[in-house]
Amino acid sequence: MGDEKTIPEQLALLRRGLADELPAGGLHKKLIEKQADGKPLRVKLGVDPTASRVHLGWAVVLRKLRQFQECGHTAVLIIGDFTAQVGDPSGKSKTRRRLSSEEVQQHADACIAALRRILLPEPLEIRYNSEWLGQMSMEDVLHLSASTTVAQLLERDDFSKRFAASKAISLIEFMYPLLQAQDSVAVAADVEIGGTDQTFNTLMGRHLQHSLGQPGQVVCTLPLLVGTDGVEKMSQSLGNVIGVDEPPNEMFGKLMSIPDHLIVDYARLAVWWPTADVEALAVALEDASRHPNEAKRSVGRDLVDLYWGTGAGEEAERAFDHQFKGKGIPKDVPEHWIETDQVQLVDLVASVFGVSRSEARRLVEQGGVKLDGVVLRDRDAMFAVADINGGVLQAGKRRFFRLCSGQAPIS
RNA sequence: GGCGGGAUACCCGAGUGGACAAAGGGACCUGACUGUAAAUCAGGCGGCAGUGCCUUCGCAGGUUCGAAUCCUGCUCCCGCCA
Repeated sequence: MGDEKTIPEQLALLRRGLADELPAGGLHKKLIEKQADGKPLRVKLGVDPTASRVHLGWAVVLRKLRQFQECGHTAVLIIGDFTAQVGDPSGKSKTRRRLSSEEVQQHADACIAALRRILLPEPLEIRYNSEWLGQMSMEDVLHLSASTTVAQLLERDDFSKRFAASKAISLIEFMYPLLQAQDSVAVAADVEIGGTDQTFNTLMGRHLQHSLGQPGQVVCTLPLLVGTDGVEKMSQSLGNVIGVDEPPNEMFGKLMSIPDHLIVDYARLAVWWPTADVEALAVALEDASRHPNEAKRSVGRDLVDLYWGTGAGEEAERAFDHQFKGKGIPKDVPEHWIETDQVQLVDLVASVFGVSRSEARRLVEQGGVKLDGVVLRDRDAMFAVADINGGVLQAGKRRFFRLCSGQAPIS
C-alpha cells in the first residue's frame, strides 16, 4: 500500500522513543536483509490479557507496533491466552495470582476491540499462543527447558533479587521466559517489541531462535510509562491508568492530574510527539520558559485528539475549565432517578453515589456534598423530591449526578 | 522426611487475656491552599446509629466474666537442613 519509505526514513520513525535496541544497530541490518528478500519484517508484540482494559501504558508498545505497520511491516500480535494463565513475574516482587481461563477469555475479547483502535487493520496477524503452547507434550517442554540454564535465568534482575532475599520463585515463573521465547520461534519473529521489563524475556526469544537455527529477532524495548500516581508503572491493578477508551473529558482531566515531572514522558510515549518537539519541551520546562500547566494542557489536547479525533482535545479542555476553573457543573451529567416522594440527605447521598450510609454521612459532615453548587451540611435534612428534581448533586470535585423524580426509563 | 517461622482491615505492619474497630506508615476520600501538579495543613478511612450497638484479626471448635491475644484440630504460605 502506497509509497515505500526509505530505510533511513523508517529508522527515524521506528527508533523514536526506544529505550534500547538489541543488538545495537540490529534494526538497520534486519531492514536491509529483508528488503533484499523483498519481504516485510515480522514484528511481534505479545500481550497477556491479564487485565480487561487497554491503557496508555500498553498503548506505548502498541503505537510502536503501529509505526512498524506504517512502514509496511507485518504486525504479529500475540494474545497470550496461555501465558496469561501462567503469569509473568516481571517486575513483581511476589508471585502473581493465576487467572482462570474464563477470565482470560473475557479479557482477551475486551482487549482486542480496544487494540484495534490503535493498530492498522493491515498488515496484521493476530495469534493466540495457546495455539502452540497448549499443544506441547511433556517431551517438548523438557526439550525446551534444556535450552537454558538456571544460571541464565537467575541473571534476570527480579529473579536474582528474590533469590538473594530468600523470596519465593515458583518454577512456573521460571518457565515464563521460555514460553514467551517459544512464541517468537512459533511466529518466526524478526523483531520483538516490549517494555524494558521484558528485556530478559525477549532476549530469551532471540536465544531460543538461535539454538533452533532460526535467525534471531531484534529486540526493541520501550520505557515503561509511569502511571497517574507518578510513581509506579501504569497498571490496572494499581488504579493509576488512563484507558484508551475513556471519554475525552475523563482523559483530559486525568492527564491534567499527572505530576509535572511526567509531562515529557507522556509527550514522548503517550502522544508520540516528534523527537525534536519532545526535546524542546523538556528544555522549556527546565528553564521555566514554559509553564507546566500550559504544557500539560497542550499534551492533553493532543492526547484526546489522538483518540477522539481532531478538535476533541480543545473541547475537553473547555469542559475542564468550566468544571474545575469555573467551578461549574459539567454539561453531561449522569442521571439518578428517585422513586420516593421524600428523601433524607444521607440516604440520598448514599444511594446516588453508591456508598455506605456511614460514608455518606462523612461526606456531608466534611462539607463535601453540594446541591447545585450549594454546600449541604445538615445530615438530617429532608427533601421533597419534587423540589430537588433536576438539581445536580455533587460529591467532592468530580462526582456529579442529576436528580430526577420518578422511575428510570428502561434502557 | 526433620526443624523453625508465618497468616491482623485495600497494602505494609504493631499488638501476645480487658482501656482494641485494633498503633504506625502507605494508598484512598473530604476540606483549605493551588495549576484537579507537587509540597503543606486539617479531618476521615468496617457497618448501623445523635456517642451506643453489631460484625471483623486464616478456618472450626474450646478455656474464661472477658480472646486478635491461651488451648485443640484443620487449611494455606515461607525458610532452613536432608
